[in-house]
Amino acid sequence: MPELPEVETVKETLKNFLIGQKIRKVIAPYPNIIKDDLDSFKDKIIGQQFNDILRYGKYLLFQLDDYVLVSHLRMEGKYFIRNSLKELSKHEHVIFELDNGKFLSYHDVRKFGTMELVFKGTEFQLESLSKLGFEANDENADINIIYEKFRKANRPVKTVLLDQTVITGLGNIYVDETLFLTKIHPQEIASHLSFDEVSNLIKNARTILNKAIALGGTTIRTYQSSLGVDGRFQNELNVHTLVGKPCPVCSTEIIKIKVGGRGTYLCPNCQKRKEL
DNA sequence: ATCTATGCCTGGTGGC
DNA sequence: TGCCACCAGGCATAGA
Repeated sequence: MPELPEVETVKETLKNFLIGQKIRKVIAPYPNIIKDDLDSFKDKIIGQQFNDILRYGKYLLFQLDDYVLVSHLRMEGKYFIRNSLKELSKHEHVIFELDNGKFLSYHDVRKFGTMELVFKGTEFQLESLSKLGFEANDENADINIIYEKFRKANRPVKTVLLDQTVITGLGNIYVDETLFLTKIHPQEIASHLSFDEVSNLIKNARTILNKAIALGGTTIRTYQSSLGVDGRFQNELNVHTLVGKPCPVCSTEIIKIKVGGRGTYLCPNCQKRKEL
């Protein structure tokens, strides 16, 4: 599933193909991906040019002339560039025809992804974007503000790390890896953590995310960042998906549990809950 | 105000 | 082999 490093990779890859291109036409075999009314979406976006692509958390922000296209890939969303419309897959739901005759195609097996077109400058008024916390890899993030949110949360630390209003960009994979590196049990109650522990969590998250970005993201399950390019961070995973394998630190078998309804991998020896 | 449960979706898997 | 229940999960929303 695309998290911050994967979305960053998609952004950088797409920039090479899209900047300077205008949208000639929109084809939407499954228009429910688009939140707006399809006809007005088309009216507004046709003729607009891709000027830049930004990322905020796991959101892609396609900068057009008068609008911003806000896109979230959710679980399995991918963008492809195609040269023709031959042999469209049944999972390609929104296709933009470009000036150069090529196509930007949005592919999403689960149809969870979303697209929304808003006037330039109003994108941060969207409910979804306005509530996001600091970027999970932002070295200038105010740790005091983040710690304050942990201190008030009577929820498992994993749930808080996944809460995009606390910090944004982490998903299930990188949260498991961050907790492992910090030697904290995912079910530990967030408010029980010290300032230093929260500080270490944020520092480790940043380290992991930046390494993952450098390696082009993580490819697990069916996820590829875009254009069929695989990331390489999956080779760096310590616990996520590795149930039954030895912990790279102490060789204890990695276990899988559920936290907040999410599959969670950890080393039961390295990541112990605090004594009460 | 906080937190949890549910719905959105489909492909893959395991049981029979 | 085929059928079916079940699981994966980010986020919005409803409900406790």
